[in-house]
Amino acid sequence: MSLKVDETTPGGKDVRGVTAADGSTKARIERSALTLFAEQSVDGVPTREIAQAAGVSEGAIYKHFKSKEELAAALFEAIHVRLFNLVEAALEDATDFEDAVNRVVGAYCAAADDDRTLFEYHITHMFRFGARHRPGRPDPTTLIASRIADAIKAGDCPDGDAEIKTAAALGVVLQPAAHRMAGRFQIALTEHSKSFARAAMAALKEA
Amino acid sequence: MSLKVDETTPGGKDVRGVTAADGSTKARIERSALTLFAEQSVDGVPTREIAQAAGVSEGAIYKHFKSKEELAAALFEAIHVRLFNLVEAALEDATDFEDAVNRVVGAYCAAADDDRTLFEYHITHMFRFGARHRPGRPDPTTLIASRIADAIKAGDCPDGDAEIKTAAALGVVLQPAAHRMAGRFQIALTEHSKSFARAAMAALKEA
DNA sequence: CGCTGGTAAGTGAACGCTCACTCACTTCAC
DNA sequence: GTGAAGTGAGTGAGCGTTCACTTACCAGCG
Repeated sequence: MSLKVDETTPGGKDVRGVTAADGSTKARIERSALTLFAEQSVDGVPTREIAQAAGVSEGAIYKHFKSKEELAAALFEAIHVRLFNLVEAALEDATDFEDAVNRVVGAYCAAADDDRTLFEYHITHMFRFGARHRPGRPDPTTLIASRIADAIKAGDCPDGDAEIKTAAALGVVLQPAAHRMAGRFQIALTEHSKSFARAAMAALKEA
Repeated sequence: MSLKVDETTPGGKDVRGVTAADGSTKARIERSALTLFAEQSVDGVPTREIAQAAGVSEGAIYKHFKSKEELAAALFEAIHVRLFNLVEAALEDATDFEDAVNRVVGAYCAAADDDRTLFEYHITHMFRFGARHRPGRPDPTTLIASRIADAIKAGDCPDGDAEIKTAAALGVVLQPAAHRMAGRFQIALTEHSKSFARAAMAALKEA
């Protein structure tokens, strides 16, 4: 159970417990729920099964979460915020637009490989929890879109709709992740990070 | 909206795509289920609601489908087969590889615009029904992948893993469709078909 | 030390409710 | 008359959630 990136960083945002290495009850509930939710779906997994997998009673879940729905939403929020922070850091470190694309693509690949379960939960439940675009929340996609809009203004990227470009470029990485989850192939995305970045860059120019 | 007065006379409303375009009970059940499933999810919609939306009783559903699951699967199969046929036709008509990419991308855009509800149901439930790749069934993705593999052999496409290239290229179209569904923008995909095709082609070269 | 009271985590049987599905029945076209 | 289509109250299973209870731990006090 690898956890490289996600421990609470000083001054940073708290990605609580989801991939925590400690064996606290809450952490075990979260990890068990995440695994089952990712394999099946939130609706497809009864609380009884989550409790059993975590080695606790059903009641214990409700000591830590108001409801099953809140548990599921908390898990989604964790990966959502994590991606936001990764993208934010990537954009801050980048020297130019091409470097930014490289780093963001790399961040997505790393996230997808680092905790496959969490990332696959993200992909499969995007429509349920991330469906409507909420302007107030930290949103990796919006962050990317605004960077692309800047690049267009600066002349570093051909003219066009930044939102559409964002979607096309993201698809270059996310669809392979989805196909891997579906068992169509089994590679580490990180190994293809460079070529995905080139493909995304090309898509940004053409879309 | 009254329950029983909601009828559509035979030959009236267009329930295009899923079944024949008549106003039969079965067609109305399918269209109502599809709409609700796409808006929410299969698990999120009770049979009662489907029946109510279709203006029939719950029992009527079971005259036409063995179970709710079978109904949901039939709907997914419909869009799945439809895409397969569209891709097949596109590949048959194509003169060369670039033309093939153009036509396939165009087919996806057309399908996404022609029946948004059906296409969005496809996108959101791909993980549930299309998750595991079953070799026997007509599968648009596999069709595309084999065409790309041929292009690589023929030297029309740079060397690389055909499955990965397929995923990256498909992502260029599917992710915008997903972002549109999420309300991030509201364009007709068909209008961007040409630029998506160029972007997909570029992704195929780089991925 | 032992005793007491307070608190929070954890238990699991039980509850109330919703759901997919059934079936005895009616309707109606042929 | 017959059978297919359609009805809708009924049913039992399974669900998320609750709650009276147990256990573990800690602090203060004499």
